[in-house]
Amino acid sequence: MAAIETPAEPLAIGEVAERTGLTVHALRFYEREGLLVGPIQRTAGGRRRYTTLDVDWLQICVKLRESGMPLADLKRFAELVRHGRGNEAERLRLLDAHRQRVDAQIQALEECRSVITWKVGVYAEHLARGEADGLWAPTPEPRTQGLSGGSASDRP
Amino acid sequence: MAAIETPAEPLAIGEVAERTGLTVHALRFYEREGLLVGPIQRTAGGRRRYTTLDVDWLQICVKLRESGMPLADLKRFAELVRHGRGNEAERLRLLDAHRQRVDAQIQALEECRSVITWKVGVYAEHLARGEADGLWAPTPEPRTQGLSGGSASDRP
DNA sequence: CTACGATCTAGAGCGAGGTCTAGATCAAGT
DNA sequence: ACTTGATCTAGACCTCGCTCTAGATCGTAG
Repeated sequence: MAAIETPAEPLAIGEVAERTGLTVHALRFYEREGLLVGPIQRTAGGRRRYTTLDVDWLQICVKLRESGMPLADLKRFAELVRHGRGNEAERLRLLDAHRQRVDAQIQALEECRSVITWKVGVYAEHLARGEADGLWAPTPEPRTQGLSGGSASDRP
Repeated sequence: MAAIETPAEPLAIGEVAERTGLTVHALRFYEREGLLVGPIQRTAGGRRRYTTLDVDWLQICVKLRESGMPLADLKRFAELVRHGRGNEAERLRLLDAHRQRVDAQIQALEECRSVITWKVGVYAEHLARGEADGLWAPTPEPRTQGLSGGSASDRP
């Protein structure tokens, strides 16, 4: 139990692609863009060898990207981590700001969801009753602007 | 109270931009792309006049876009509505499919959120204790791959 | 040795979703 | 009439985030 340093065995780019869900192209792209923390090791022949720590970081990247963090922020974060000790406060700020954005996003999505659900309900009801007129009619009389002959308040 | 047909007074594009949050450019773009249900009325001079129903539809569009519906789907939906009665089942399907995507998205975001929250917690703790080493250290010894001398399991 | 598949680099290309420009026209205030 | 600001059209342009060549090289199985 002396040193747990060795990250199992290093992985080739294809294997990393499989376990992160990124394409090999994206992996190389991320690297070029400086989104990775450390330089990726290479074999004598020049092939990339990813350690499990590299993969861990990539998995975080995937999560952050999924939740809408722009590559620029991801890059900034990677830079902070790469630079090492002393900037943890900034890392914290970055992550926390992102978390707030995620919260806002969840809120917004939930609102959308309820709007949609309500609308689905409206359609379902009309379908069930076999009558589906008066729902967002295609403005049959452009000149008078009279819409579908119904109250125009709740049709969207 | 005979007919509530008249949608108050028609709005100019700038006013619609204000109340939908879209730019005037985007509004014209949406129109060109066929994302609107009816043709927008024009003044004698050729300026667009939006009815409140147009604005309602645009607000729905905004919600659907916010929740990630691609323009292509929005267009399809607009086409269905424009075409009128008889395709309500398809509209329902479209909306419902989208709602499912939104649900999945919320799920994913919540997962991301918890990952981030946990990570924020880790940083906060380290900051509080004034010691911030061993967190995603910048792989100081590329040759041995020894990382920061800590257990490599929970540092991301 | 020979194949064959996985990787390599540099750089071009792409789709989505707008955004902006140019130059003209409209409408309202003074 | 003149000025000012909002709108008009057509079309070029932009950012983001990959994705895909092309042509060479590596490495392993037969």
